[in-house]
Amino acid sequence: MPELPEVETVCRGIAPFVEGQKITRVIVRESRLRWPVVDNLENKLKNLKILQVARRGKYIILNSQKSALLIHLGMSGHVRILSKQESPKKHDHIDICFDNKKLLRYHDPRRFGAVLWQEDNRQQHFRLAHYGPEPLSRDFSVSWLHAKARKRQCAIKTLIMDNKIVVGVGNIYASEALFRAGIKPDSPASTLNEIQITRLIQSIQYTLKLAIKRGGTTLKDFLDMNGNPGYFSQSLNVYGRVNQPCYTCHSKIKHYKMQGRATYYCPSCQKR
DNA sequence: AGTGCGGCCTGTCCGC
DNA sequence: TGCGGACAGGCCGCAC
Repeated sequence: MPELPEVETVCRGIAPFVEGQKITRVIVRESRLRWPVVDNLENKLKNLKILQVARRGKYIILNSQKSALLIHLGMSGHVRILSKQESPKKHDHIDICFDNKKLLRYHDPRRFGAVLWQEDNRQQHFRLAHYGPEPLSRDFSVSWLHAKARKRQCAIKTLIMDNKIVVGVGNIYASEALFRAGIKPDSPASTLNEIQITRLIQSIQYTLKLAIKRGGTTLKDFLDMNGNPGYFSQSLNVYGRVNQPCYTCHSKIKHYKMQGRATYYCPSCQKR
């Protein structure tokens, strides 16, 4: 399940192979993704040169001079760079071929992901219009988060997973960051004081940066573009560790469902 | 406007 | 061994 660190890992991995390359061919085998792939994607992309690979939240953005292609990996998606034409396997939905003979292959069994065409990249895609700050940017500040949190009654975990508040914090890293900050996942957002908000921001940033350094988290199906797993799963403190001892205090890690999402926490390290 | 929940998907796992 | 059902969860879109 790719979250921001996984997507960042993928962006860094594919950039050397696609930046500066011209698209020669596009094959769409399955256009029924989260949103239908735009008609005639091949004609739109053909002969475009990819100038830059960027990321916004969990979207990979391939920018050409005037337009952009946005790729979201959903839950189960990945992209890989292939050197030669390998026969496509099940769920290999889209190929983008470049003039350096490399091929970017989009694979997504659950089809929760998306490939979006943006004609004019001077403004952001409408799907990103409501996006809040990047968690690793200065815009994700104590004053921003505190101002948002004090008006909201929802659980703090729900708040930090809201893309309008901050992008790219998914279920795994939300649990991990709250553990690190010593904050209970179900604390009402409005009850957090400035010290806790500060600690939470630091924890989110620390957790995401460490995960990027480790090449992302591999639980079931995340592989980087070389097909290698990430190693952050070895650094998880609470996620998936139900009934196992907390590394800090040895209490049993607990979990429950919060709005349909598995939520893990340490009952003694996360008091308020 | 905030909140909560259903739906989209398929692979995997569990119990019968 | 087969089969149904639960689960995984990002994110939208709807209802209240």
